[in-house]
Amino acid sequence: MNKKSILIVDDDEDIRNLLAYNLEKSGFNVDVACNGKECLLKVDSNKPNLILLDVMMPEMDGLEVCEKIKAERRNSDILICFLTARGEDYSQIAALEAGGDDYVTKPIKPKVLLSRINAILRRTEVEVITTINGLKIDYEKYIVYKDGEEVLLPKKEFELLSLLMSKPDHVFRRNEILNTVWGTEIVVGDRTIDVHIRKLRSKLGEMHISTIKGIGYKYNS
Amino acid sequence: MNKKSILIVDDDEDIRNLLAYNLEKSGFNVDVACNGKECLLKVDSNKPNLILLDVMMPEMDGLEVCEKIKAERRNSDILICFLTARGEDYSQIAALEAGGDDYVTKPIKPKVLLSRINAILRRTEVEVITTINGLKIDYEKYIVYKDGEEVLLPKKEFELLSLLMSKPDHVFRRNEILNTVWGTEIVVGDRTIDVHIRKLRSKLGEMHISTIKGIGYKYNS
DNA sequence: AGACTTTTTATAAAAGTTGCACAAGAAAAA
DNA sequence: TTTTTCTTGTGCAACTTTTATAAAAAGTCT
Repeated sequence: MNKKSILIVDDDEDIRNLLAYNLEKSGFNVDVACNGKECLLKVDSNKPNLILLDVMMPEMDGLEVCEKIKAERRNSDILICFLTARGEDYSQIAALEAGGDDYVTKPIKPKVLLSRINAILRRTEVEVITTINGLKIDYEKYIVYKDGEEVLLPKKEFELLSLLMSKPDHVFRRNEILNTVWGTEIVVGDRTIDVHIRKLRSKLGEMHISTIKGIGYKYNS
Repeated sequence: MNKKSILIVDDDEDIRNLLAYNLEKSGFNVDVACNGKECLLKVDSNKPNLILLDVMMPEMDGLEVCEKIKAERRNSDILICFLTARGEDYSQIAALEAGGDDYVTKPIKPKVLLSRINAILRRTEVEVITTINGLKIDYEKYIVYKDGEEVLLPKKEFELLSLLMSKPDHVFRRNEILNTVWGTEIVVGDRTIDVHIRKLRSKLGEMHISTIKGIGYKYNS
């Protein structure tokens, strides 16, 4: 597995160096930023797996930075671990509400931090996979396996398949499908569903999805 | 729709908090228990819709807890999703045999867990199946089973049969049928009902639907 | 710009529905 | 019982509706 990247954000140079030294020694790719602004720039240019984010910083505090980062959908999978001084008025709750995944109190013991970081990163390796009727679907990776072979599906197709597979044999009526996959606000023509169904069929085989004429579609278990 | 309730059972406080936080944010009623005993008590006092159950716990492991819960008939509709560490010696099979409905491997990524939970809960949404006089009708799957064999019916035929089966032995007069199946605006000839009745009879056998001459039809229980 | 995705359009194909003419059957009348 | 009358059953064909398909247009993301 390739190295995980960590971005350290703290206005205290000593802390940045301490952390960077330890984390690099442990095999991470490390980058640093000394304030929120720099952090946002670095996130944009080089998305890290994990950000160690000091809460207490001049100008823009860690919570604000965190919110800004998480506001971008493409950053939703970045893990954020707050660094807080014990006794600071930021509670765990506030940190988590801002979208953080964990928090560590200063002063920081490198070994503790390291085990914490490993724990957080492990969380991302989750695998949620269901196999139904020879088709394996990995909700996390957005991949479907047919006879062991990876089939990469575009988003909409994947979501449609997810829905159908979430309740095998259940007939989803076209409305249900539209509301779930497309949402109630977006309006698309009726043929759109058909087209996606056809693509799924051509990629996965005809046997998995049945048409119930006049009603909708279902995934055969 | 009122909130679904989830009981989280894990001996690791971090995990409990992480899950609780995320699930609450997603609109579930969340309760936690840190061991099997507490779990059983909470189930008794306040039945949840779904239990996230750690397999590996001191004293009583998740499988045992699951079995104890499922042993009570009144708990049969509680969904149980196991949390297992990858590599633990508990297989999916063991978990499912103990009565679990799904399992997710740790470490857990909230977003993924959430989509799984939604999928599980969807599976349980009411499924209406009635069996009368050897014919099983599944309103959800739009399928009729005759002697265990699937019979796929077109929409109108299915709706007509649904209507008749909804009140066995009740005589539906032709008007009632027209209004329910075809609606009040649409006008079709008198023979149309006959034709559909005939098709149902030819597909399902003659014995199920009786003609009450001059009045209408009924389904025989 | 280039490579995909997603949606729409237009048309074909399939499946479902209905009407018709007449047959068959049951109830009512003779 | 026999005949008459009225209602329902049938096979077929026309008609509608719904879905499949291909190809093009419109977006998206790099």
